Amino acid sequence: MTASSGSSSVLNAPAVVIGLSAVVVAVQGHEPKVFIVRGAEHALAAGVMSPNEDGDALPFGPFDPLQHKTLEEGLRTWVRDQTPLSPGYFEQLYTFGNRGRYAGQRDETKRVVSVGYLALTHEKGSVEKSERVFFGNWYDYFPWEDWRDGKPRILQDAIEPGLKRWIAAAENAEEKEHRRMRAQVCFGLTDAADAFSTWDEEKVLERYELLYGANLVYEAIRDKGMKVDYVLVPGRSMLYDHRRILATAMGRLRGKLKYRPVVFELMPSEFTLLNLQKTVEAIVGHRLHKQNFRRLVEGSGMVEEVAGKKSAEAGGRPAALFRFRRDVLLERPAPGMKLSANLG
Amino acid sequence: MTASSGSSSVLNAPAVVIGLSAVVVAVQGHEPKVFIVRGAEHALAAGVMSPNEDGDALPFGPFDPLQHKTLEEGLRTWVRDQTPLSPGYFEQLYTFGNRGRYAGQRDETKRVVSVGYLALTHEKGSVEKSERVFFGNWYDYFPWEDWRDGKPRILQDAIEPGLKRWIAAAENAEEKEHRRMRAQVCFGLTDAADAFSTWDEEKVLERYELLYGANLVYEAIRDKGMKVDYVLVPGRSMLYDHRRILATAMGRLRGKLKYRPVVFELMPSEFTLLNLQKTVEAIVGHRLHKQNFRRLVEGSGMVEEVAGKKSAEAGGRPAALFRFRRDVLLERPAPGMKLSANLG
DNA sequence: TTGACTTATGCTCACTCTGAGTTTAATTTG
DNA sequence: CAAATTAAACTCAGAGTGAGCATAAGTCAA
Repeated sequence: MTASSGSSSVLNAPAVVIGLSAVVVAVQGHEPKVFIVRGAEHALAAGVMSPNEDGDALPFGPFDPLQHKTLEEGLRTWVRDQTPLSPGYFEQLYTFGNRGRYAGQRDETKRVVSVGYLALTHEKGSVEKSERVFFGNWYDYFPWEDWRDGKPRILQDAIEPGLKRWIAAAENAEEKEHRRMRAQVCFGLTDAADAFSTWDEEKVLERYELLYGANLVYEAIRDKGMKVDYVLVPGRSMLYDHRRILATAMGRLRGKLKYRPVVFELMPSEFTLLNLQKTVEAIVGHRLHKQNFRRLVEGSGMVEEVAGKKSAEAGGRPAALFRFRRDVLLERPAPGMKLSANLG
Repeated sequence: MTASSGSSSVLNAPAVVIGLSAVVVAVQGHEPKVFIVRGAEHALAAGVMSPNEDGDALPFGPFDPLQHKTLEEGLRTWVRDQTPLSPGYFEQLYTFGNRGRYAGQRDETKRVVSVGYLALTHEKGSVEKSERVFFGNWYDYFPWEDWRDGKPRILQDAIEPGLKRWIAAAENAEEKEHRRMRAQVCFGLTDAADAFSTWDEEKVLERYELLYGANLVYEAIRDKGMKVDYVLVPGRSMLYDHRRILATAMGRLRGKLKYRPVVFELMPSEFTLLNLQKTVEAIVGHRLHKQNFRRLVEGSGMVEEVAGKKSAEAGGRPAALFRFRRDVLLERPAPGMKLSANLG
């Protein structure tokens, strides 16, 4: 322990700008959607982007300590300004402060630290047709995360070869072993067969960061000023570090679903159990066993049946309608839904 | 949705200072400890505290965007400077930006946003005797969180009456109901009997925030500039928002323990199963069933037995020594330990 | 040396939870 | 009406969990 460095005090410390970004999630038509703000106009207004840049971004804006009493209050302001939504659920995700990962920034002397938030809504937003703001499918940005129709092709076709190239390119044996291990943990990539052994659906961020580190996603090329002749993995990129924040949100939501009743924030007030199941499947990215899901949900006391029936859905026996019992929060310490994979 | 407010751009936004604080946890003698830096000297060096203030603080310092490539790098620097430890595990907890909760700050124009980190170590630190820096028992700051010897007296004696006063003092029926509900969710406080029904050991932060909101902890009185003739709940206070950060750390660690093998960061390389159990108990704050704990740990594949035996512990049959199998991280997606309460 | 005491470790047992179905019911569509 | 489709009730075996008993292997004091 050295003496406390009296030299750099809080007050002398170079100031920092805090960027607040929101991953606003909704599930529409059994697909997980995230609210996207596209185009230079928005980013220029915020004064962050150079005029010729363009791309997808999350709703975001700077934290203004004079206006905003808390970070969340600031974030809510930006969401209100930039979306037609008023999400009922907000949760802070993570604070990123990496140098060089906020590309497009004009003034490099002011470092931008970004605080990511997750917001959930069941609103449509009625902005389907706009080019500038819309709900985008989050699997457009992370195609390898959607296992609902089995293992995504992109894994064999692009990711696995890309990672193997990256592993082979390690400078020494130690580094090579380290890369191999990371690829195994994140993507279940094994040496032996060309099979993926395990897949932890919550490791969305870890996987993205690995691809970033291996220069397999556009942002890595962009941030490091490399040429774009690299072979990239398919999947839309985003401005700044927004895809990383989206990855964080996906992982967090997938995890939280299992021990807190957050899915209901994504549901209308009344819903069928199949609806609920499809919503959960959209989020976690794999299919579930229908009968067991039903048993789990009904047995958890999280929902109650409502008298009427529903048929509009599709051909078949009409399903009962359910609603979320808000008072479970009082009864049980940690209501949620334990899920188990049922791939294929 | 209004038009993007072009008026406030990222670059025009008032700058903010980021404070990095570390909750460095160790378990010593079956007690959970947190590294404390006490005294004005330290805080004055950082330029945050007025000269006549004093108290317990976490190791902390400002984030310097010129020196530090990432937030975590900055934090590690401060931990290295202010403690004799080098923790093997770091995890970001939360970013707090509330106005008025960073008391002692001289210059109110520069808002301090604090990013809290959790760090785990098994080092003693050999600073036992110092008055200025030491490991403090975290239950000194949160006496109501230690249920290892049954329900803490402080709940009946101070907290329950305090909360009831707070509920009764609500201005209208709606607010009263809201307060009642929060007290029930956080402390299991029920209307009917004077019994606590449920206790979610992970809700450490929620409980602290409730006590803060009810003006039952010193920091609330301090931050709001109130008189100290309030009846406060026992428990040491901390400088700035550090007790809140500690609460966040406790809750997070208690949760993480159950699904990630983080306990082992707190253990020496070789340990007995009882040692491991006592460490877990210290963290989660309640006792566990010995035989079942052993079955769980041995069956999880997280540990392997080492040849030698150990006896120094106490009178009784010597226990086998175990060590953590680092490679479980490769085999299983989410190794951890599911725990169940066994109070009394 | 023995008996009391202490801690470790092995094992049982009932009960719940979970994964994976089968069967029957209630509709729509061709 | 038959075929297709979705809902919903029920079964069953195996794994996991909570609780406790029994035995093993030491220490300590008389």
